[in-house]
Amino acid sequence: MTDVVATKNLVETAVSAAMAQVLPAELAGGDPLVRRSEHADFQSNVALALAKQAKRPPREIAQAVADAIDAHAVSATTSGPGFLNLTVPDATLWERIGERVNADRLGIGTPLTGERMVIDYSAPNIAKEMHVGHLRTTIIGDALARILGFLGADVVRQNHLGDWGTQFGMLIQYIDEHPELPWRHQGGDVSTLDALYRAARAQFDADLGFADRARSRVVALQSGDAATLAVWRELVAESELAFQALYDRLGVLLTPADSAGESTYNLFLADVVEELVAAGIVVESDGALCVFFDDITGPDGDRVPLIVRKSDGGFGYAATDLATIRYRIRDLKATRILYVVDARQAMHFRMVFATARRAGWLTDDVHAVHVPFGTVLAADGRPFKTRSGGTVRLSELLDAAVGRARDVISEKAHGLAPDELEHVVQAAGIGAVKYADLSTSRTKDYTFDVDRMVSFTGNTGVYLQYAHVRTRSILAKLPEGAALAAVDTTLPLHPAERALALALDDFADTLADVADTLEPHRLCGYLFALAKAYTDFFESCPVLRAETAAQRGNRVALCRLTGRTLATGLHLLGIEAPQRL
RNA sequence: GCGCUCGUAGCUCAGUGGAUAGAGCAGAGGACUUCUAAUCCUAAGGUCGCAGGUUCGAAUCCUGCCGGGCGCGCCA
Repeated sequence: MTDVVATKNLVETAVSAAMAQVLPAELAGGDPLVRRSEHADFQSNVALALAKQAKRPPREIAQAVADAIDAHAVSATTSGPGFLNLTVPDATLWERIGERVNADRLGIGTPLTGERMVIDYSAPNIAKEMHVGHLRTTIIGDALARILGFLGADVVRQNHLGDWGTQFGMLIQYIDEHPELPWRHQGGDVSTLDALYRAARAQFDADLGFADRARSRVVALQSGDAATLAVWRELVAESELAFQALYDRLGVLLTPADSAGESTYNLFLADVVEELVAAGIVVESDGALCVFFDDITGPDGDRVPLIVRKSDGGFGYAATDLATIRYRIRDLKATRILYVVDARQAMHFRMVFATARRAGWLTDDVHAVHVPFGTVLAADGRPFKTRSGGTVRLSELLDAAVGRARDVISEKAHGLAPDELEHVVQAAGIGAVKYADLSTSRTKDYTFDVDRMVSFTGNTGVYLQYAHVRTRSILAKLPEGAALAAVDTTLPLHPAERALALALDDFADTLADVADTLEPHRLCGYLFALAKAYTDFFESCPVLRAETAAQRGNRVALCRLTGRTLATGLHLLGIEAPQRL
């Protein structure tokens, strides 16, 4: 595997070398501040940034750096108050194309090698259907898992299923009292389980006797009663089938092997609390065992606790989360732990991380990060309800998107066989939903609008899929052997070719940026810009009808590289890139 | 009350120290004997919530306000 050095890095090297010649030693080693520019290929702002420290006018510094730059590598001119406009020779860009098009993995390196990253995402609840509330964590988490893994990290996916809690007493008791109900072996149809849950809930709320029996059943479950546990296991297995069906449909990497639900940590809860007690980290308050934090207070000004053991002796989710983080550090040996969880739980994670730090589990060489995302809102700007009937099921949403995709594609498609058409319809519909979620800033509230989501114009998944298809369709029409031509680095670059080449060169930088910020929408923005650059190229640079064989060969390389970059980028977002559309 | 978060074009959003703040959608006009027009081009559209401050330079950093959302003891 060969990493290809990006043109931007070559420019940075050239500017740094020039800085070393004309600036005092203490300033010469600084960041050359090279950025993409509207006025040239790149620009450097060092002269403006360092003028004060260097006690020289910025224009003078810019001119000195420009004069010192190796003119064979980069041509530099000064502009405005002290900008340095940097342009690379055509041959340099063609060389990059030639290297990348023949490289494994597009010449992208694996800078995260050696890191073990645990990613906690999706976390649906057993015996309930997945709804829009699970959309963002599942899709964002999966994209991050793919991207970090691509960059060389050892990714450990963790699906923290909601597979434990008092609601199972209610559910199991209800099943026990209604043995005739058909909920087993539904083969991934969780709606019967969901109906069961709602029926049990209704009776729990209305029937005091049943509520008492349900509470007894909770005790039986927690104390390991064999018959109760057996039903519980069946419930979990049945739900996991349903989740897997949905993950498969969504193109999400999660499998049962990644499941590590709340119940996984039951055995460790007592030990975790004991350890915290022994360390003097928890104190008793109103009968509960709590951790307090000076900077976290409630409306009355009193400090708010993280309750690790309830006054009734039971363990809550805080204990589970503490046992979980301890396990991920001690046993999974994580160097970075990502919790892709709703932003509303920010304070909870602050407390959990702070506690883990006090306990000595979370050290400076491990990074625990809450990766928050905004609330899912309806088109009217109000949140989706979770408990009263207004919840949209995830499967319904996907059906709607795929249905719309089918309508549009059916009237456009030429010569797609029925099974291929159906595959394309699924890829477009599912991709539309995922792209809509991923392409907006993660931390903001997310307006969920089916019409916008499945609209196939503008900055959408289908636009990118279509751009990819246009690269494939040119390549499919090439005469025999034409795809194998080497890049001729002596040809002049058309402006659209130059813009495309520069965009292609940004891919590695973009991925590193996403790995750093954990914001997949930056990759979406990059791919959209790349697709537009390709479309410009497509409009103004004929490939099959190029003027010479050499020119055609170079443009074929651009098509191939663009196609592979788009397909790779979409794949890293968890979106399919069909060959035809 | 405290904390977190958001406020950018009619709408949905990019843009976290650089040049004239950008896309998409909607609306206006134009381009198909297609390497797939699911596309492209043109024009129009903004007191970057407000006010100070830091800086050669602020949508971006700091402070204070205004407005919205969310969170704050035994649910997860």
